[in-house]
Amino acid sequence: MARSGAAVEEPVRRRLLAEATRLFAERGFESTSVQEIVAAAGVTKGAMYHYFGSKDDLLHEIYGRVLRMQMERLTRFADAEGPVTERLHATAMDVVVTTIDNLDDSKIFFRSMHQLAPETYKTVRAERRRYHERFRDLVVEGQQAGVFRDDIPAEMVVDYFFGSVHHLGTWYSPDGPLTGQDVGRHFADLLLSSLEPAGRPAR
Amino acid sequence: MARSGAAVEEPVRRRLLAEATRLFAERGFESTSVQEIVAAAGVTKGAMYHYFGSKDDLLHEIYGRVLRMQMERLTRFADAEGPVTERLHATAMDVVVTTIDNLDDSKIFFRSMHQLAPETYKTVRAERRRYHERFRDLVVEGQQAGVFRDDIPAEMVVDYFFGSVHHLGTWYSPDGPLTGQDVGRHFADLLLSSLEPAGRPAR
DNA sequence: ACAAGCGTACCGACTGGTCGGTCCAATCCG
DNA sequence: CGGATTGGACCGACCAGTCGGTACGCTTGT
Repeated sequence: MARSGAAVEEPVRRRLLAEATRLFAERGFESTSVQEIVAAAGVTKGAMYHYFGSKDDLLHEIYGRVLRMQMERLTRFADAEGPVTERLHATAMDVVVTTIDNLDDSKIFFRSMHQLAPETYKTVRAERRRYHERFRDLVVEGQQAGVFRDDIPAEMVVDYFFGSVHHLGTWYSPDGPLTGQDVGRHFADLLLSSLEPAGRPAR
Repeated sequence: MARSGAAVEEPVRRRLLAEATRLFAERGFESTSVQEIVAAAGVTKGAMYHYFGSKDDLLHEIYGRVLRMQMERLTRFADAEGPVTERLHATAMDVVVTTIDNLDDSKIFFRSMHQLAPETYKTVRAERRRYHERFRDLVVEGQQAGVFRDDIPAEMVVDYFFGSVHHLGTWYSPDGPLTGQDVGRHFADLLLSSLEPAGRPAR
């Protein structure tokens, strides 16, 4: 009974992470107290500080989980077979769909990133940077192949697109008429469309 | 002498607003204490609570200033003369340039908006909404005139574009090689390009 | 017996906000 | 004219409450 009881009950650590994610997304990192988190998870502070070194550490783990997942998916889509236009379209769409599926994570990401301790902050930024670079390589590949316009720096196209993605959390609602697939398709279409060469007469 | 002396010295109220803007952008609203703000402005808490009702009120005033300015500029550009493509391009470019000119305001906006008191929050959201609607009308106008693709909801195009604009604060640096005009031109080009009709074959 | 897992009680630092009081320029009164 | 009075701008000490974090003891499985 003891074993099965422990197995049936969700591990405390997991509940803490889940509730913290929910609360951070809802009220922000600084406005959420450790008390609130442990109360929501049905434990006490002793339990939390048993599993996590600090409140900061809790946030850091959330970031790590998100970053690992996104990087894994991006790599899979970017390294697939097919023409670069199709790969970029599929990648962009997946980024949007995944972001919408984990909207709480997204809200935390762009709202609370600067609350991390300087050391942790740099680590997260660096990993985020590698992610953007992998995405940028796709754009560069298309530019060199001549299928994307190259009069706009690929770096800026990436910042342009991910700005839109990061801000999904501020306006998208699962209760609305649009599914994640809808938004993903439209966003990917807009991205691909804006990259078409010779769109406007060169000045 | 009394008059000129008072005129030479920067008004306390203005200094408080300026320093608060700087600090909120740097560390976030919740992580900035009233003590830090008044210390940076060279006054005491008594002075701050003489001019502002609360810390929240201080943030609210910052929002009000930004919203008023942006709305005024948008209206001016959108109501100008000329074809809708040129008006949208000029408007989009101005939004970017203005955002970069006041990058601190932008950082505060999307990071700390949810820290406002519920009442104030709704007011700001409503005003922000009117702003987006005015911008959306431009897109709709172009769609009805047949110069923009209409297979993507105008609403979403606006969210797409302003996502990019709001996120300028996370990556743009005035010390970098790009001027606000550079970024503005590229962003506006990307927007107009993505709106060109018959971009991809309709499925 | 002994560690792992967690609860209880508590600490010190700091927070937003308050309040009595001070300074000084402008106004009023005689 | 000049002394008294007023009132806004601001100071600085001080709340009560909250925060993240810690010390320590009790259970429970092995």
